[in-house]
Amino acid sequence: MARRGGSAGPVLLAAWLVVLPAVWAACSRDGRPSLWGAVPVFALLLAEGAERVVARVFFAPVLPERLSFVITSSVKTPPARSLLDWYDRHRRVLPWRSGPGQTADPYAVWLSEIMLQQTTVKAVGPYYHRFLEKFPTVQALAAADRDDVLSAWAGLGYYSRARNLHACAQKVVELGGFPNTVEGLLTLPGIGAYTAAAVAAIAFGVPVVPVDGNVERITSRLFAIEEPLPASRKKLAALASGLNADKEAQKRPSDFAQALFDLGASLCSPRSPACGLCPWVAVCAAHKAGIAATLPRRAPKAVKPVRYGAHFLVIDAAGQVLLRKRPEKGLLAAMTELPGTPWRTEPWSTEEALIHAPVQTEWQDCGMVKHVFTHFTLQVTVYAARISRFSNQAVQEGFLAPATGVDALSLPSLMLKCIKRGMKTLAT
DNA sequence: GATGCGTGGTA
DNA sequence: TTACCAAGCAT
Repeated sequence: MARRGGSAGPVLLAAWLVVLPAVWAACSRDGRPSLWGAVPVFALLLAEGAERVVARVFFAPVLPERLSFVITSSVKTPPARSLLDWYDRHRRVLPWRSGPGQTADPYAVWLSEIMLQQTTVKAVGPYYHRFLEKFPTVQALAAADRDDVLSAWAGLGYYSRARNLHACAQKVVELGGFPNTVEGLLTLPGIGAYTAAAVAAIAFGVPVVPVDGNVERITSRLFAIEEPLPASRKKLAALASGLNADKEAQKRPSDFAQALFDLGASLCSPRSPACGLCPWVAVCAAHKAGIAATLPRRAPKAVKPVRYGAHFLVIDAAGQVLLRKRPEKGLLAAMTELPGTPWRTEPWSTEEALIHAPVQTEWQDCGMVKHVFTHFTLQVTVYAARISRFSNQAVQEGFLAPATGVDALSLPSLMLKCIKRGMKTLAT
């Protein structure tokens, strides 16, 4: 437990384990435990927040569910009413969010949740509208060609989401609709613990707390958890699951979940939280300790390795470029790319790279394009050339597309950068 | 539990 | 420029 003083938590907890039974016994008649003896015990539990936090953090995760509930339900929760009042005044208006009193559309909620995984609200907006227009219902999405779905997703990143989206839509249509429970939602492709809880709460009013990055941050601050992520993830989830314990939250599961998102996005932000405006400032342990802005702590990240590759932009007299499709699995799976070398840790000499060129011609070196993936940085040397026409052999492993239309359509951002670089060189 | 998987915005 | 990181999931 992340208290200043370090080991005080377990010691105090041990003290309570002695004190509580003693109080119970003292308040019971004839030395036998009675219901009345439980009253002062509960009063003590309710009065002392810190020990309940210790109990939740240390014991709740390892106890059977029934016992765990007894402990976690006794943990003092921040007042949902304050948060909901704040939300009613300051809630963001978002395209996928239904107005006050309106019923949420499960399809819209699910689609937005998938798009919002590790992706900012701002980036999602245009894609969300485009998808609703192209695929107005889950039936339309299920019936669409997978490549059309991938196309519509191009540029948004994490492309397995698009493949799972399509597969999930088909499964939902088979089922006759979205499951309305966390367990049911968890069986669908692309839906994990967070998304299942989010859809259940927002679309179906199930009283669960979806634990995303926002909620982890809020929780780590509320309870001043100093243990770094990702090791602290289980503790944070256990603590977060109790945030909606009181009646006010139970009555409005959808609003409560989204209120946490809005709190995390606007006030309880990563770098400089606006604690002065926060509805929970009075119950925030990190604020009390003056460490809110430093939480959650994170384990140091491994350094990103650099990989190298080369890609080729070749245009014929008709203005067509040669493209190909990436393998079904792995990085940028099933997406379109320029022909090129594999990506490896050693730089490619020109002679080496040209072995992988799609045609034999006079190539112009267009310089390097740098692209940062989650776990490595890629340096791509771009080569460009104009030829009169493509041989059948050159087209065999790819396909042709008009250069003018390619620029904005259905390509990963890395490839857009490469094409832009190549075109610039060819134009000079 | 660690790793692989994109992209764009911000300080 | 670098570093961080955003409504995570699958393996």
